Amino acid sequence: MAATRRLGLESSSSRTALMDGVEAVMREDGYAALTARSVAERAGLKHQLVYYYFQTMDDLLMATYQRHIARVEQQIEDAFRQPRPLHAFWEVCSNPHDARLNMEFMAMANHNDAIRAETITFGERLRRIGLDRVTALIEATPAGREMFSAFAVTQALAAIGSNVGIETTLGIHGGHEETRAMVAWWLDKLEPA
Amino acid sequence: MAATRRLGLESSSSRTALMDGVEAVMREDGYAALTARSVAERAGLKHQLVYYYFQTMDDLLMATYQRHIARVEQQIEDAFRQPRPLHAFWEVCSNPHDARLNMEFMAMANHNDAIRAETITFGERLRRIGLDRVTALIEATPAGREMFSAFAVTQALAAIGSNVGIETTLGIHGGHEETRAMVAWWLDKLEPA
DNA sequence: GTCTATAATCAGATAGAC
DNA sequence: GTCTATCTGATTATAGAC
Repeated sequence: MAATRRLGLESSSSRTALMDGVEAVMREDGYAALTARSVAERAGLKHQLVYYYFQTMDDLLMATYQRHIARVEQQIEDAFRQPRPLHAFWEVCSNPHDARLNMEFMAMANHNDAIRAETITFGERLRRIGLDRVTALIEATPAGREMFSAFAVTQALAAIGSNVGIETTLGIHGGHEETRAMVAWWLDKLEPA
Repeated sequence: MAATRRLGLESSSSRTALMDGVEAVMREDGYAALTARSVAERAGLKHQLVYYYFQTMDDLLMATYQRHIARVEQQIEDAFRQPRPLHAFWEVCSNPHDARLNMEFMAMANHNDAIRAETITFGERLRRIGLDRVTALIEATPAGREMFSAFAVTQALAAIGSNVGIETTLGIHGGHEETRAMVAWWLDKLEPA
């Protein structure tokens, strides 16, 4: 509906503040708490401004998601350029601050068609980042050759990292030291100092 | 509010139907779509019945969560009684049907204090189920002794399993065969046929 | 146990003044 | 660019008839 309303400029600081507000609300209260009013309040603006900068609430969410995705992709690309790429990749994946937001977007993707489509193409794209470097690493060590594909190793790291990150934000801490120790042991085997 | 309304019996089939409705809505449309109307419609009942069987919507959600938790706990206890407990545990954890619901409850836990408290105690309790059996298994094989604690191994299995399950329901399939192959290879090393 | 009717509140979205 | 005022519809929850 209403595809023909004038919109504010993309360079506006209020527009950016609204997207920051979306992320803040999602982190603190979850995606279900996202309303034009809650987002604008977090940004220190009136809720009607949402409809000056975006056609619909969904448009605001999508813009925020695309900004978030671009940032995560950049972080992962940077990680794979480090001297020990898997160590750096693990740091990115196990970061609790992003784990929380990632989970909220994942949950949103389950019932928002546009967000899901974006998530799927992003997921497929992510798998290919730095894959050649990881493959070379894995082929270079005896432990690595035993452990199957670079795909599987990076997926396992991402899964364990996000799980530890999510549990940390929830307030579950038991067993994390042991899990982190196991991951560190494997990483050191694949990427000796 | 309203702590003094008469309530229907716990044995009522309508009460059960409402809890089934909660799970159906969460799976299909996410927890944000949970309203007295959406739940009752899924159950084939009028929305006012929610308030005959539960004091508030939150009470209905908590009752449904506790029923879900009890079921998962039972599944995991059963798994650890199988001949190859880690193989069975992996099957439970990587089941897409439950992965989806688990993630929705996890996301809910982030902004619902009662659900979060329940999640934390449940998470800590889960870690102790079958831990003695896994510890014995791990100590019994050379690969196991190398790989640190039973805690870490079960947490890694749970993390990878739920991640694969969630991605499957989202429609992301790339790389899963390789990940499943890697897990199967490890499981066979720890629990030979 | 189930329904009709209703109260109070909050949501997304728009029109138009300044 | 930002605000006041407003419309429409959905939400939780209650009272009370049957």
